Amino acid sequence: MEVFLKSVSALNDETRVLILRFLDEYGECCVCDLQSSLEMIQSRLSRHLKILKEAGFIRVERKGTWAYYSIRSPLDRFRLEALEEIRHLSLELPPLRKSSDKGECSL
Amino acid sequence: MEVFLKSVSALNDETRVLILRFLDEYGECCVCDLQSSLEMIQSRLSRHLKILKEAGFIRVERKGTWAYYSIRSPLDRFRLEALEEIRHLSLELPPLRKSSDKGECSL
DNA sequence: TCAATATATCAACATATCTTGATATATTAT
DNA sequence: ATAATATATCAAGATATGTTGATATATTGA
Repeated sequence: MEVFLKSVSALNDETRVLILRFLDEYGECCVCDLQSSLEMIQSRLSRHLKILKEAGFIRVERKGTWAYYSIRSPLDRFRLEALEEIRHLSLELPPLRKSSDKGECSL
Repeated sequence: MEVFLKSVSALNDETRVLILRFLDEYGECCVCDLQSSLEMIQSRLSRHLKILKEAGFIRVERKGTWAYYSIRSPLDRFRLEALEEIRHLSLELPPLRKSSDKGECSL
């Protein structure tokens, strides 16, 4: 029950659904990429990424000070179906701003 | 997004997960059956049943003063997968107490 | 070591959700 | 019409969750 509710409550937020959809669309991103792309302040993103990670939806790979987040793979049936559902939502997905590549990550 | 979040937030509660599992296991029940079986006060049940209904998981059929709730059918893929997930949770399912049949519904 | 940068966590406040007991509504039987 | 019963809704309080700005931690480079 705990694990199920953790998954479900992770999905129960518009911000986190957007983050999932964004990572699903564009692949691995570091926090500052997400900041510039989604126009969210860092503490807010960090919080939601942690929740999504602990719910088993995403993984993080650290490279130096950067933290690269991506959809975890493989996903179990339920999480996969949730992701599929999210994929078909008509939400406005902002374009990817890869500030990490260009060393212009100064947010 | 709204519809998705409505489904998800309906799932995001231990009480409602139990109600879903219960209806899935035992089929159609009226509110007083649920009261006596799940040992919950009536206003609490009524609230959660409403949320589950509005989220598309259950339906209600009125017969006189009784309201019979059951899992809605057909369910879409996501809701069905959620139900399947719930089916495999190891939760303590109390036995069915069909007080409605015997006219002993006096809670 | 020190400064700069990326990320994580904390504290305070605002908002949402759950629980309970009280009340309202609706149907049935007398 | 009145009483009894089943269900729904409301109000108030308690708990959980989200947002923000400030601070902490950790890594890199000078």
